[in-house]
Amino acid sequence: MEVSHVYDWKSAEVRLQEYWEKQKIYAFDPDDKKREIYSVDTPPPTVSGKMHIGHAFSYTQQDVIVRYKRMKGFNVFYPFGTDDNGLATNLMIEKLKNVKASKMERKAFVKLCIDTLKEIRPGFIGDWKRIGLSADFSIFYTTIDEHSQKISQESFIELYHKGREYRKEAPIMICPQCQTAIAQVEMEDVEKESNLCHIKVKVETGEEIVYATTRPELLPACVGFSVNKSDPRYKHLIGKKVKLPLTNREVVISHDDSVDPAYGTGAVYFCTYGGVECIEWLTRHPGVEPINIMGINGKYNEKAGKYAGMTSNEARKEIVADLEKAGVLVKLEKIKHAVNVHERCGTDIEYVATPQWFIRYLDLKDDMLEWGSELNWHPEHMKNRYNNWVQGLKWDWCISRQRVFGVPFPLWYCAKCGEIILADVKDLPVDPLVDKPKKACKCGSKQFNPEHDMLDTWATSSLTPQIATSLFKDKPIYKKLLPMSLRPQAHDIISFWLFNTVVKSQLHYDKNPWKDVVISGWALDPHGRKMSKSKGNIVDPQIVLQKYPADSLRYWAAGSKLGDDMPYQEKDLVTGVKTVNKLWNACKFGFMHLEDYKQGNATEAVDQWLLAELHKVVKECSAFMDNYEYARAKLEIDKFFWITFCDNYLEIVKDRLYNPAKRGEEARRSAQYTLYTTLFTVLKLFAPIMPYITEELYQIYFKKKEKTESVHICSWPSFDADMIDTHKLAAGKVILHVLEHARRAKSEQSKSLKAPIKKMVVSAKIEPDLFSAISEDLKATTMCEELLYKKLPPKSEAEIEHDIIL
RNA sequence: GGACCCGUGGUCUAGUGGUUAUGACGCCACCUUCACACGGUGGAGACCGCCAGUUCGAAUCUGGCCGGGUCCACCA
Repeated sequence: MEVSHVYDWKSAEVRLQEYWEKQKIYAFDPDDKKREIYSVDTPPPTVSGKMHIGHAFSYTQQDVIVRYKRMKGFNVFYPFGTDDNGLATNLMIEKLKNVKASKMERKAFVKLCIDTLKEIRPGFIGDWKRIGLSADFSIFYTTIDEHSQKISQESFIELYHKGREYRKEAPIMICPQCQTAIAQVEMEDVEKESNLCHIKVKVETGEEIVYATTRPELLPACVGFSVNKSDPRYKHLIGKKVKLPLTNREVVISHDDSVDPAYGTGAVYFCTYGGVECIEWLTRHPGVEPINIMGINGKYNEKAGKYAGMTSNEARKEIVADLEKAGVLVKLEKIKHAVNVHERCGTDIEYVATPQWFIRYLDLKDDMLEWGSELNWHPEHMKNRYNNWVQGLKWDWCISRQRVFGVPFPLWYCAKCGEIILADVKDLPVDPLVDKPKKACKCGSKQFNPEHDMLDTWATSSLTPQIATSLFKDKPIYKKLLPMSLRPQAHDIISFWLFNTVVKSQLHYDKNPWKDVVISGWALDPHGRKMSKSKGNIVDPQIVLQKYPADSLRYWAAGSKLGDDMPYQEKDLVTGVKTVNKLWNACKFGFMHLEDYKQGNATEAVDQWLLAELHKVVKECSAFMDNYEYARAKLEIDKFFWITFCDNYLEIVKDRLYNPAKRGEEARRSAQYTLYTTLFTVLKLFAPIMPYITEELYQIYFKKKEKTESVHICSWPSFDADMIDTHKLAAGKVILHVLEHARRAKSEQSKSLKAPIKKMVVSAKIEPDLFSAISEDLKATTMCEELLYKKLPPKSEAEIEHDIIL
């Protein structure tokens, strides 16, 4: 058997990856009628740059699980998609191509996006292949492709017909500088200095009170005035009218829980819209109509009176001056507070009311909690995040976005009567900017205004189970794919991707999209801090993989249990490399002695002990893997392989393998059988974690014996409970004890491990027959010339005793 | 402010009522080349964050405190 001296992982990884693709090792078989299906709702990574180490971390964890299931005999449905219909992609294209979506024709920008994505996608996906992800890459989708658009638009139409969708005016965030709608991810908090204006107002009772605000310019849009009913200063004024300065409008003073008597003056005015608190205040005070004084361009309109045409900053100066002139400005108090600004230009964001589409679901809170509890969460505590999110929901789901790139709404408005015209499902996907409705409106008009907005990216990515499985819509197996077996993902998007997927699935099908949920943690920097560009502590997996085998990166990732964040330390990869090499070397040794191997069985007691340990490990690992505890399984395999097998067993059998003349041919055959069985089993146990090295070793030797194309479709080792024989395990304890103390005795005297031992007396509780069955091996391994045994009485406190004379 | 997670040798980590408290890296000493020095053997190194409580017995359960982190909400 020619096995090269060292494992050349760089060439092996490329070669094996090609082999897997060519042989379709990870292919889902849609025509298989026998095997049970294990389906995975693979997270489609966002195409916004390169893969980062956190991806390698969490995708490895899910891949270990999936590989285990495949070996357990499941017909694995493991699709792969990319998420590229969202803002992140939009921004990436703008940066990459140095363009501005807002300054381009929508059609041209969308085309640019789609073309650019096509270019960069293969390289992006290559990173996932590189880490050994065993997805079936032929089951592929992107969240912007026609198939996904169709499903997303179909979902919109269906939920509209179910009465779950409505359109109404709602505040959105805009940047008055860039004159564009912005999303939460584009915002950042900045500590700013500001003036808290104390302004005097007159109550109808004749009393004067003072309220405090940082947004005095919104006075023309003031819709309410609140105090806290527990505040003795103002309690008696609730229900009374107050006259606002300058405009002389009157609003009613009400109680509101959010008003903190200790802040400012304890009296607050609410405007449409000063911020989130004003929006929330409005929802708590039904019947109050907003006064929309700002347009989407960030400028005040005619409702602002003399301040029309100004921005907030301009209006603020004017109003403060006017208030002072009117003698109602009590004081300007300098304060520092956190302000939300647009991260690109640093401008304070504004809230402007525009028509938006919503999915009505606030009425389903109790159901949502129920749906969440029906999922099997791993780890269990991640369910709290879901529950926490549901309990905190305050608004329906706003699914419209004022953007140019994404999945369009499949609808138009009749230019004459305003009727909503939905696209025909059979015509999907449609772009209302380009396409036209096929029929005239009920009112007879043939003039339509398209909906310009895009669907929220989550409205599409919450449909990944449907998007992936409906690729097999024409096959009978389609019905068996939903609900899917597993949703793997990281914990940061439980409240987005996971939650929204559950909601959509329930609204469409009245059932959950999957059975099990596994949540992985994050890769942190070596000091346990989150990686971020601004901290400059990002670890680039491409660089890592030039230096270390993918298996070692996976070995590291598989060492962290689900949900736990893990600091990335380069030394942990070194441990992986060592394990890869140890496997290589142990197999090299094994293959050398297995050249003439024929099927046999274990006749020697030491071999029977090793096999008992092996069965024990298989049993434990299988139980751990079934429970998605791959990290604990890994620990057990590691311990068995390195310590029990390499450090101890291999040292013991060398004598029998090298010296058949002395020990007999049968003793060698027994060792060969044990070696073959154990090595093959160890490779299979390690295969989900380290797919490359295990495959390489399988191809070199085992394939011709086992006849299966790849170790990754070999069946997971089974165990025989009868094999876990307590007598054999007790003998093993004696073996290990003797080896340890013989080695220690030599080490203490600074002697070589090959130094002879004159005499050794061992006492233990195993039967003398059993001891003599292991004594030849023990003598050879410890270089002991005379080995004697005394059986200890069953009641003896000591389990094993020894006396060693060097 | 709400919720959740975590605090174990220098570093990272396993362990969820009874273990001489796991392993890795690092450190010290020794051993060589017949699988592997990316190796082997042995060793030093932990009052298991702090304080109470439950228990015959607590790293492990309960309460409080301190420290770190994450998600959500953030004060006109």
